[in-house]
Amino acid sequence: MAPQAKRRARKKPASGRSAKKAPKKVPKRAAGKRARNKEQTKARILKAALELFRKKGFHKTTTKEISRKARIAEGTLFNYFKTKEDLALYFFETELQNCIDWYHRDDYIQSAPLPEKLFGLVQHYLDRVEPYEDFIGAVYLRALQPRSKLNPLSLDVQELRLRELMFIREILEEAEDKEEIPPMGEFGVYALGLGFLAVVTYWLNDGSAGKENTMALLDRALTIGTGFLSRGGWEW
Amino acid sequence: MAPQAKRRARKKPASGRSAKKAPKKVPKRAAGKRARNKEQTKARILKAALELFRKKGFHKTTTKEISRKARIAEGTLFNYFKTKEDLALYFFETELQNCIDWYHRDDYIQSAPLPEKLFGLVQHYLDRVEPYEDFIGAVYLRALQPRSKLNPLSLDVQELRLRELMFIREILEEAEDKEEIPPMGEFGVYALGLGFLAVVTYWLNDGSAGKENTMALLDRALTIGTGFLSRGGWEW
DNA sequence: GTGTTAATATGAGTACACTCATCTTTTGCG
DNA sequence: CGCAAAAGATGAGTGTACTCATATTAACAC
Repeated sequence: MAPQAKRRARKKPASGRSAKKAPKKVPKRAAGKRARNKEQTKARILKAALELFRKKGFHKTTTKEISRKARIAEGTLFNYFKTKEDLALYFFETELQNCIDWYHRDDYIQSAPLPEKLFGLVQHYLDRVEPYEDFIGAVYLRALQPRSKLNPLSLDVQELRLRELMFIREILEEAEDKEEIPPMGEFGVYALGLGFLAVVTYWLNDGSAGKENTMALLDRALTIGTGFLSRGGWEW
Repeated sequence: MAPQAKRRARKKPASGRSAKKAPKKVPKRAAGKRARNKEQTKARILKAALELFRKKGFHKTTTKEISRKARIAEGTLFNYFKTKEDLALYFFETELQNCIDWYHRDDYIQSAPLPEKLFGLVQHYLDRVEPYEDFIGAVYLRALQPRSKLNPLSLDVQELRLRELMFIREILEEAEDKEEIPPMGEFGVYALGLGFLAVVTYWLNDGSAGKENTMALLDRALTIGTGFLSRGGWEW
């Protein structure tokens, strides 16, 4: 059924790569030219992708365009990112890490009561992620479905989701230690993660100015939720 | 940029369609041969698709295969379903409707208290939807993301979601009338719909025998939830 | 420098969802 | 019946994410 793959004769690029940089004749320079190039290329890809995603949206942007803009061959893109989706996911990976770092650096937020803490975190996250609003739905929500196919290459939705859950667990454990909430174990992590996702989906569909509806909902949900827990709703 | 579409000369199918059925020479038979054929074709497509999806999964099944198995041309499939995704969605559409009908036909469940009612409904739904477990994640969860592109052809995730929400609203209004819960308005519909989605995602990832973990979670969540509402947790 | 090897880049090729100009069948009308 | 128009079916063609055999280059040994 599948026709045998034919291989074409390599044409010969001649003046192949139009310009790597410049014919810099400094052959044995500083260690790790490879690593440097790689970094630069990855950065170029991300820059190109972000610009195009912002301008035309995720689906309307082709990998060909990204490659062209990043000045690499089409195939090279897939040496850096397994799929187009993974490329998009990279931004959320970055922003989540930023969010975690922000939390760890800010003493005030760390010592705030749980509702304020969560409100602050979500607000910070949504602020940072807002530029990607157009394509967040296309990739991020897949975290919900199980993915049986193993992922030989780095990044993956599941991995991102896992990192997020570990951070949530950290937050919850702190609150449990301070006896703000009863111990809820893994269920608490799952529930809070899902609640967070609910906020994001609401935010995505929120057409109100400045997404104020989302913030109101969040405030309301946190008030209800913590009130519920402190009144012992958990131990039924 | 876009190259002009070139049209090839039609070859001529000669003994074109191998066999429509048999050369039945009953030209002016019962009214609506068109309609009958259409129905049959649609049924054949659905049958073929379901078998293939079950055997090989959603992503590994090609539209070409489905067409071949349904004995239609590739293009014809898209006269019946806008996208491959919509084709898969059709099964959920059917099952949701079945679930709604089941509810309306069963007097016992209609008069049961809210938690039992919800438990029964979810159980019924999951039972019916279980054959599609493999590909439910691939299509159903998209209901969460906003879809700006209008849908000129029938079925769509949003439409399915809407139907679901209207049913939820019906359930909630009944409970409000019976004063089982305080009036929650649109927020209640949204929250319950999200809760339902949470159960489905949990169910998808549930590896326990007979998905018993999901049923336990559901029971627990319903107990907590209704207890919360009846204790007046809602009016904060 | 030259030679060797491992890492990386390349782009023609592939697979597959989906389109559309054209062909075929049904329907309705006389 | 015969004919015209509408509905529907058809499959070559298209766009695009992704693959993979081959080419190029960095790194290291001498």
